[in-house]
Amino acid sequence: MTDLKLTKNQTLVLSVLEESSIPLSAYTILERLGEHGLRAPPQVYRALDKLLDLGLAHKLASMNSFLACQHTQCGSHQVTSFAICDGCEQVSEIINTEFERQLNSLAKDVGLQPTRSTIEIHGLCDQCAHPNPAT
Amino acid sequence: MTDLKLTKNQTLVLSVLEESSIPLSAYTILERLGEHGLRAPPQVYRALDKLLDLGLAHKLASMNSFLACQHTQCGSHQVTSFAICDGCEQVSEIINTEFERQLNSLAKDVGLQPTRSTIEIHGLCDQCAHPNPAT
DNA sequence: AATGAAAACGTTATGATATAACATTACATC
DNA sequence: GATGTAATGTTATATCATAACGTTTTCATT
Repeated sequence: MTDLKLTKNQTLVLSVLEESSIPLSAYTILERLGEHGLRAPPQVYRALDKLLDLGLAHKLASMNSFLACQHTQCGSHQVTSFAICDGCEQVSEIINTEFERQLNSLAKDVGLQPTRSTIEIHGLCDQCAHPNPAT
Repeated sequence: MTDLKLTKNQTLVLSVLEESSIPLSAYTILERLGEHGLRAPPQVYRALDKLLDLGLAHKLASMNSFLACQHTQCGSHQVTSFAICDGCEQVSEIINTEFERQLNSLAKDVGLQPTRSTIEIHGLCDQCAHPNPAT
């Protein structure tokens, strides 16, 4: 398995993220873990930091929120893109090597050696763009 | 000119951004405009909101900071990407239609109709990656 | 098992970012 | 000059994140 080395708090935080269908703020995570004894923000942020390092969770900078990695496990360094529906808040995590190649090429064009990227596409998913009137 | 319709506060905020070589936080902008009478965050955030709408400024979500548009004027809707040096904080604003096309294609693949995107590439610029030892 | 270092944890306080809500002023138009 | 709208000013508060410090747990080594 992938999470053999996680600590108690890291496991708790990851569980909450995995059980959610949408990204969560750190404070929402904290609320949900109140019953498990978590009381203060640093407990959540510390766990999140580690999960981000491990590539088990991602931060959406445009929403100040976090979600579990949808892939087996992202290497923390590769380029991950997110497609975010502003209607239902569903997020798709996209890894595409051709896109990554082009992103690196863009960076190189302006003289930048890339280390990490924030790629977040907002819009409406098919469901939210074309709501079904019959249901 | 491009800013004929700006109000006093919008003009002030845009001036501060244009005079800076690096992105600024809203609170830094507020400090710099203290001498011009600005006293509270909403005065800055309101001006920023309008400037973002007009495409005269951009927000860098990964840094919680703002910068003046480097192009004549970005249509507010098109995809703008940013190459950010974590050493010197210089930012290059990139518009590339082929990249935009590919981004839209990625979104479409997962069933998203894109409205706006956050594309922020962090790294080191040539200067910061290869500092000149002679100076 | 004792022990000592490192990691994780708990807790308090505070810093940093952003907006809600409402009062006041500026100013164009009638 | 009355009136309506946009902009502004102001207070308070919501939201997001981390510094700093002391305690407990973990666990390799003795």
